[in-house]
Amino acid sequence: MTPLPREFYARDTLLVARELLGQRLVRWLNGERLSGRIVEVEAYIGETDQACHASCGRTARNAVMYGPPGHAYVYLIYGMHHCLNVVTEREGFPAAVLIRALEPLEGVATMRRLRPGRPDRELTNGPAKLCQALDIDRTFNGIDLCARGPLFIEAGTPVNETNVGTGPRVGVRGDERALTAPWRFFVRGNPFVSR
DNA sequence: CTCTCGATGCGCT
DNA sequence: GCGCATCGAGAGA
Repeated sequence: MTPLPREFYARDTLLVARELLGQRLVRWLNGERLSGRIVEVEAYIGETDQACHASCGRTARNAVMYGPPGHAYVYLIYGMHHCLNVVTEREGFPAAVLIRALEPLEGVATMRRLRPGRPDRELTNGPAKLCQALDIDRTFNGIDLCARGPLFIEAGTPVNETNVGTGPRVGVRGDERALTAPWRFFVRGNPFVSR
C-alpha cells in the first residue's frame, strides 16, 4: 500500500529496529507482489560500533549509510550472498538496520522457484536467503524505500512487547561491546527467525 | 538434530 | 593479499 515515511527511519536506530518487527517488506517483481513480515533485525550504529561497516570511516562501499534515512544499503558478502539494510538516523551519521528474517506472506510460489529445493521454513529465515527469495541484489543499493518503487516497507501487524526477544548480533567481529550489545531483535517463537 | 568446512567476489590495506 | 553482518553439503549421533 503506502511506504513507511522517511520520519520513521529518521530516528534512533534501536527504536527503528524494534519497530520494524511486524512491518511488511514488499517487493514488486515482474508485476507480481512478493512480501513478508519482518521477524528479525539487527542494528548497526555509527563509527564507534566495531561491527558496523562504517567503523573504519567512510568508503565507497558504505557511503549509502552516511546518506539520508529510508534508503536501502545492500552489499555482497562472502563473494556470493547479498544482505539488505535500511539506513536510519540523520544524514551524515552512518547507521542501518539489517533485515535478517521474514515470514513469507505473498508470492510464496515465486520464492520457492527462486530458492529451489528448500523447504518453506528456509525460504527467508536468513539475511542472504531473503535476498535470494525476493531477488534483491546490489542494483538495489541506495534506492529510496519511501517511494512506491520495486522495494519498500509498509505498515504491518504490530508486535507486542512481550513477544520481542533481544540478544547479541549474529556473526559479528569486534570488541567486547560489539560482541555483547543486545542489538538483535526478533519475534519470539516465530518459526522463521534464523538460526 | 548438530557440527565442520569450503565456496567465492570484491573492497580495502 | 586478506577477510568478510552467510549458506548449504556432508558426516555423525
